[in-house]
Amino acid sequence: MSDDRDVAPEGGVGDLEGSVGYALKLAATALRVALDRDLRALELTVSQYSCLEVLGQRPGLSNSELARATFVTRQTMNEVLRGLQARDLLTRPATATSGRSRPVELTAAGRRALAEASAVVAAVEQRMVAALPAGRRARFLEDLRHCVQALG
Amino acid sequence: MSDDRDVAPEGGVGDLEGSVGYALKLAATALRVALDRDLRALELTVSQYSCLEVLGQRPGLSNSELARATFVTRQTMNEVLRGLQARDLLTRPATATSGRSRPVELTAAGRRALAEASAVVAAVEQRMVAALPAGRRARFLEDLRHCVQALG
DNA sequence: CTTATGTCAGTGAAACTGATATTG
DNA sequence: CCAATATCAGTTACACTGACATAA
Repeated sequence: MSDDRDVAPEGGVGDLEGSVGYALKLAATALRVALDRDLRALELTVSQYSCLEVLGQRPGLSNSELARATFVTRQTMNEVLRGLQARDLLTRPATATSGRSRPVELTAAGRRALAEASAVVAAVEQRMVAALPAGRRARFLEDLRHCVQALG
Repeated sequence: MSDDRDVAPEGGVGDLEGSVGYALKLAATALRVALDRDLRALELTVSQYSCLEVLGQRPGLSNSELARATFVTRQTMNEVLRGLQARDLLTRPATATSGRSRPVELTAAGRRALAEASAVVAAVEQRMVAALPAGRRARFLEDLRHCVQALG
């Protein structure tokens, strides 16, 4: 695809090919597509997997707590929880013992789904990380965090 | 009320913290949010900016060619073009000289918008890249490309 | 007949804001 | 009254697939 001239306009990014931001977007998109495809076999979206993963590590979190843990609004998390609860992958007590907050727990089916999904996601991550030159993984991770800090 | 997204709780989220995939997602999200916010001042979405940028470098591409250049479907690009054309940021001849393909060109207003947007995007990118330890930018870029290759 | 293109229509996943109700 | 929580409703930005017409 393409060669051709590129007459950069004035003063801007100019060179998409050399842009770190552009490369970052492409990498994240590739990751998202790979996860979407492989998780689809389990009928899970990436958001649903994320929710299950956090819940597996921190059972009993409420909707709002899960939202904070994954940096989304509680409205967004509520939607994810509804989907998972409808499939009996998690449970919430019908009524809160105090306030309105209700602790979310994985069901047995939820734990099975999480185990399968975790394996799928780990495989994708492994495929990605294996492509990095030896010994550069840790620095790559560090650089990604620097980016988040600088932007956030 | 739009409170929301209080301060994140403590750490201890297990191996999510050490995941390259998770860090990649966070970084890309942070970048997207920053671009969204800064481009909004110009009433441009990220997709619209991408289209303008490619068009600035390769004027005269058709809808389908632009789609291929930015890795989206021609349907998706068509939508972006409609938005930009409605604001007179680009023009297309009413009829094709051959086939159905029509070359897209920036208008004067389109070039002005691109120049402003390019500066905004470059500033965000600069902010991000400046956070990387000296001399590591090139390797970071290379690693991102390795990830894309491994996944795509 | 085949292929590329443009375009209309619908859908999906993921996020958001606004508003309302409940409860400590 | 105030703050946190849950949830209903609407919206946005972005991407997709399907279908159809057109033109080389």
